[in-house]
Amino acid sequence: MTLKALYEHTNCDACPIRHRAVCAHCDKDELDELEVIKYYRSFEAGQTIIWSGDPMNFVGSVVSGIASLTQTMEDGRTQMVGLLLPSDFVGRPGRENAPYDVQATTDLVMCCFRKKPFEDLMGSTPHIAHRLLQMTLDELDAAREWMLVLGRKTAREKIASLLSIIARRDASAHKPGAGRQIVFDLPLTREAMADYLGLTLETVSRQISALKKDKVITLEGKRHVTIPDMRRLMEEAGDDADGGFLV
Amino acid sequence: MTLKALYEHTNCDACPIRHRAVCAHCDKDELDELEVIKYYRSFEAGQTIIWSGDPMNFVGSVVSGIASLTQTMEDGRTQMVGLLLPSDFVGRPGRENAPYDVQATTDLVMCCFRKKPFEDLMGSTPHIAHRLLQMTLDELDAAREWMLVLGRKTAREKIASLLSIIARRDASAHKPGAGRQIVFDLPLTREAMADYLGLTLETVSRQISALKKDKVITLEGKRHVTIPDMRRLMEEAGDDADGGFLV
DNA sequence: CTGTTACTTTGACCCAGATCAAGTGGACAT
DNA sequence: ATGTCCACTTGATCTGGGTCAAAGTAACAG
Repeated sequence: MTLKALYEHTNCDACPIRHRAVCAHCDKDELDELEVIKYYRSFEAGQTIIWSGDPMNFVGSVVSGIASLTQTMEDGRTQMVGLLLPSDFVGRPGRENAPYDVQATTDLVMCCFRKKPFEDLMGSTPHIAHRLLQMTLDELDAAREWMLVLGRKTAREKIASLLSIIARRDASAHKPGAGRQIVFDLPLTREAMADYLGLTLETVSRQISALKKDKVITLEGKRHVTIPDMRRLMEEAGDDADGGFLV
Repeated sequence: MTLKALYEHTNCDACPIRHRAVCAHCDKDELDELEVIKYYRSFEAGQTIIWSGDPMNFVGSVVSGIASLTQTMEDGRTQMVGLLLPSDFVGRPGRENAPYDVQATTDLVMCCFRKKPFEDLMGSTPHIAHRLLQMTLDELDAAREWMLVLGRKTAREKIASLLSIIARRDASAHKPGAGRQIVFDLPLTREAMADYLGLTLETVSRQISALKKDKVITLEGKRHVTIPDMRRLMEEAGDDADGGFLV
């Protein structure tokens, strides 16, 4: 890790997720309390952070990179059940063992808290408990949105849905101006996309090719995507073309 | 409503969900505070309780009956994204408008709280906020479990999964003894099951017939189900045959 | 520059589940 | 008893996406 990165990742003031993570509403005193139980961990792309069923001795926030929650059946079928972006929370206070595999999809930095003292803190600092409730409710909404995608959308709509989610996140992160072309790199392999969407990787590949042929997206290489017309993409996703990328 | 029912439904001491709902951890004083903002409402099977997008002026608990959360696309495709059983919580503190349709699947009684004062109470009584966080985390787990069903299971496995969920709930409600035959009435129409499972109602019907032919279940009439061997059903659902109906 | 590895694309074929269509059976009203 | 719902079943056919197989591409190591 570079010195700059090290600095950024040990100082809450400079923390890129300071205003969005569990600690968002904490005041200075509360941050100081968190400070003593906090530590950083880095993971490489592909690494498994937690195995399903393992005891968890920490909870924490994704600082940078992307992690995924995955469920696996005995015969090997897998379904991704969550995509964790920077500021998302990992772990469940009040539960001993992990219910899913957690994997680093890209290189990843996490801000971890020792679990037991964090649970104690939750009781005494309502700011943390309240923020965690908010975040959990948001995740529940996202999960339910995803149930519609999994249960009722076609393969093409599924791909368009995933692209528009990634595009929207990127739009809000980079440039809040509307009407602008959106450009990003796919943070997922075709296989990971398939696991998220309940498809096979071949179908993912075919549908991406089809969207490219139909000029809904432009591809440079295999990962670099340009969305010339966000409205068009949202139509392909089967979403209302209005409520959109300015939210 | 009968006098007995009326009595049961206006008295927290006799409330059938007293120990499982949002109010589970409340002490006497806190219950008294809830009492002043609480009222009961009944709904008939099929009635829509809240329309997606509507402003919500109450939150509450399902006391008896079953409600469902449903998402609908413009072209009419629908996906059920939640099944609310007695003690489950409806509504989201801190949000103005309903994100989904809420429908009474069976006749239903709800214990409602006026939304604004309930939100205020949440700030002052950590017991409520804490219980709501627990319940939301449980719902998130259930939603993620369901994502695996929607994304990766076959039609037969989906039906078996739904039956085992209903069976398990019923087993825990009625008779905690294991090894016993499980008998229950399906609270959902074939169409509602299809909406939950991301299938068509024809496929639901065919798979139920197939499970009957294969002696995994017994049917009397169209709704009355007997599970002769719970372990067998769980195998058909693609779940581990162990961790099971004694939980 | 060449082999290896990991990821992706494309083609050919097949099948689970959707779609379209006809019928069954019970409950309730006339 | 007879019509008419409404929930459900069953059959015939079609198709989107899965499966199996082969080949293309980029990055990287030796």
